[in-house]
Parts: sequence; C-alpha cells; structure tokens
Amino acid sequence: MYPNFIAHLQRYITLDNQEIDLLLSLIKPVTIRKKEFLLKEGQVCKANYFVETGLVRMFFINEKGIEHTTQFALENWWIADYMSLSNRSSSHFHIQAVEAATVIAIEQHKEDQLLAQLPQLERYFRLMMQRANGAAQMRVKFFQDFSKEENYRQFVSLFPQFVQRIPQYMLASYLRLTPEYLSELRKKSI
Amino acid sequence: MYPNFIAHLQRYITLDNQEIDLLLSLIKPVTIRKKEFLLKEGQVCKANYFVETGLVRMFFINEKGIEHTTQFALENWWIADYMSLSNRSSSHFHIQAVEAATVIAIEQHKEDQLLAQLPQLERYFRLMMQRANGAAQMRVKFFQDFSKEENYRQFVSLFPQFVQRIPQYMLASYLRLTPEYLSELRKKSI
DNA sequence: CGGTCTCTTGACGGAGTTCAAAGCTAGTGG
DNA sequence: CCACTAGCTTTGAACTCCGTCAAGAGACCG
Repeated sequence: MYPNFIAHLQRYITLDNQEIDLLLSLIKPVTIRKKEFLLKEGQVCKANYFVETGLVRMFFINEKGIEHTTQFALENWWIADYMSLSNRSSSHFHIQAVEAATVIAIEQHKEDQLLAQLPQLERYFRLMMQRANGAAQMRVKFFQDFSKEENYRQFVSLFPQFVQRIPQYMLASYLRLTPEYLSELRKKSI
Repeated sequence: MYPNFIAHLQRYITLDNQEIDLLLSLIKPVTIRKKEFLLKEGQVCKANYFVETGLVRMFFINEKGIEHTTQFALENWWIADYMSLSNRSSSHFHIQAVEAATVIAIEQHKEDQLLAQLPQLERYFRLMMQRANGAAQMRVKFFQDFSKEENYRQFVSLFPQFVQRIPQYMLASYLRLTPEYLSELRKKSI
C-alpha cells in the first residue's frame, strides 16, 4: 500500500509498523484522472499532496487567458500552494493531473493531530520543504542564466524522458515561450 | 539581544527564558560590512542565516561575467543555499551584504544538537521553509505573468521604500533586465 | 468519421539587448 | 576636507530574439 510514500518517509525518518498504520489512518488517498483538479484558483488549498504515481502540475491563467505552468510534480514529490496553505488565503493557482495520478493528501485540518502523534513528521516535512526550496533556487538560476533557446535545449537534454510525457504546449508554458517558438526550435535541432 | 530574532521565534513557537538562553548559546552571531560575503560560489553552505538588521542578497555570476541577483533578505528573513546545505554540495551562489548587517547563523554542525535540545525548532523551521516556498511560488508567478516593464512598475509600487535601499543595477539584475533598459523605464515614468 | 484540440509555418513587428561614449556620484586616501 | 578615480547611470543608435497573427496540417477522442 503506497510503497513510494512509505519508502520515501523512511529515507528521512524511522517509523515502526504501528506508527505507519497510525499515519495511514490519518491520510487521505486521492485518485484523479487526466485533467482533473486537486485545487482550483480561488479555493483555499486544504492539503499538501504527495504524488505516489502519475504526474501533476501547477499553473495559473493570466488576464489574456493564457496558461502558465509553474511547477510539475512527478512520483515522490510534494505539491501544494504553500502561501494559500499557510495563510488560509485563496489560491492563485490550479493543481491538475497531467496523467492519471494517485496522490496522498495530508489535510490541513488533520495536521495538528498528525504532528502531535508522530512528532518525527515535523522533521520530515522540514526536510521536504528545505529540499523544495533548494530546487526552487536552482530553477530561478536556470531561467535567469540562459536565453530561451538555451533553456529549451538544457531542459530537453536534462530530462529527455520527462519531455515525452507532456504535451508541447505545456512544456512551452513552463519554459516561458510560445508554442510557435518552441516548434521553431524543435525544427532547428532535428 | 537580537530582539528581532527572539520576537520572530515567539510568533511561531513558545520558548521560556531558559530555552532562549540555551538557544543563544548555540547560535553564532555574525556582523558583516557592506559587500562582505557570508558564502561564496564553490564553498559548501555551512549555515542558515537570519537577518537581524541590514540587507543581504544572493546572486551568481554567469559565463559572460554578468551578476544575477536571485534573492534579497531583509530584516526577519532567512537566507541560505538550501541545495548546498541539504546535500553538502558546493554552492552555485554568493551571499553578500548589500548594507552592513547583523546576522544570526544556525550552523549545520550544531543543528542536530540544537534540534535535539529544542525540538520546537523543528516546527519553527518547517513553518519558515513553508513560508519561503510560498514566497518562491508567488515570485515565479510574478515573473511569468507580466512583461519586464510591468514587473518593474509593480515592484516599485509594491516596495517603494525597498527600492531606495538598493542600487539600480542590482534591481535590474533581480528583475532580469539590463541597467540601460531600467534607466529608460525610469525616464518614461517620471 | 467529424470536430476539436494540438502542432507547424511564415510574415511581420516590437520589446528588450548590445555597444559605445559621456555624465554623475560616492568612496578613499592624501 | 578636498581631489581623484572607479564604478554607477544615462543616452542613443543599431540590431535581434521572440511574440503575435493567421492559416493550414495533423492528431486524438467521442
């Protein structure tokens, strides 16, 4: 049951079987199909989500109606609108399945109970949030460092298998370029 | 002693005087003058830094020799290269004082001891990392949403007093535009 | 198979960069 | 406390990366 989730926890903290059972009783498993939503803009983000299998993304729609993907979450990554979650404010983002996904939700309203009963989880989440921060810092560097063409080439060479899993328009919106320009870059390189 | 630091902790967790004394015995206060460094590219980041007073920034230098500022830390913010800190890998960034600053360093090699003796701090740092993540997500949205001109105008209207504290070339490098173009935008708006 | 997304192509335009050079400002040492 | 200098800011001209628009080809789903 949720092998990725359990293995991931145990890479950072130790939990015995009893504790794992307790934990599993307090989480909420969610399965979503392609294009279904975990969160929509305007709602308050009610949980932190662990991707057990599948692929999920975060995006927003600007005033011109154009989608901008800000984040992908593959297997073993956490995703949520952390501003909305921290402040109970309404979210500026959508979270949506790119592929059908099974997700573990840690719900806000059960968090206190969970952390009181399994204090090791404070440590686990601290480490996860720190790791996510590190990733965010590197991403900022990545985008600032290079031209859009270089961004594209780097990304494809770093994550060739991942690029196969997402439609081009979505990659374009993540890399901050238009589908037309991405198409042009692809033509040049083949 | 370190009023901002203590007050900030107590906004999120409770600590009695004895615990505060213990904490203060395990931190390392650092004062740096303008342009001095807390971290240089290539070093391993050895601490998480809380800005008690002053102003600090994170930046890197690309292959053309151009500086890119990725983050500012004002009073009451934490700053570190979290990838380097988590993995003990060498850093891709510099951390430098923009103004003379007094900083509280939580050193990696004392972290275990600190967290064992003051387990509430796990919670505090979890919340700080989550807050930083929320800020990072909003920043990505901010940059993706608008043109460079709009980024500039928004930033100035949101943080007019902060803009006074930093040189223009540094604001330009944070907003991902050239000093020449920033100068042009300033002229237009006055 | 029909219709609606997705991807490609090409022409055009403009936001933003590059380069060079000249003012300005602020910090430093004499 | 002044003078010098290095570095910051401004200006303007040329250029280019990349977005916009429009239209057609292809792909996928009901």
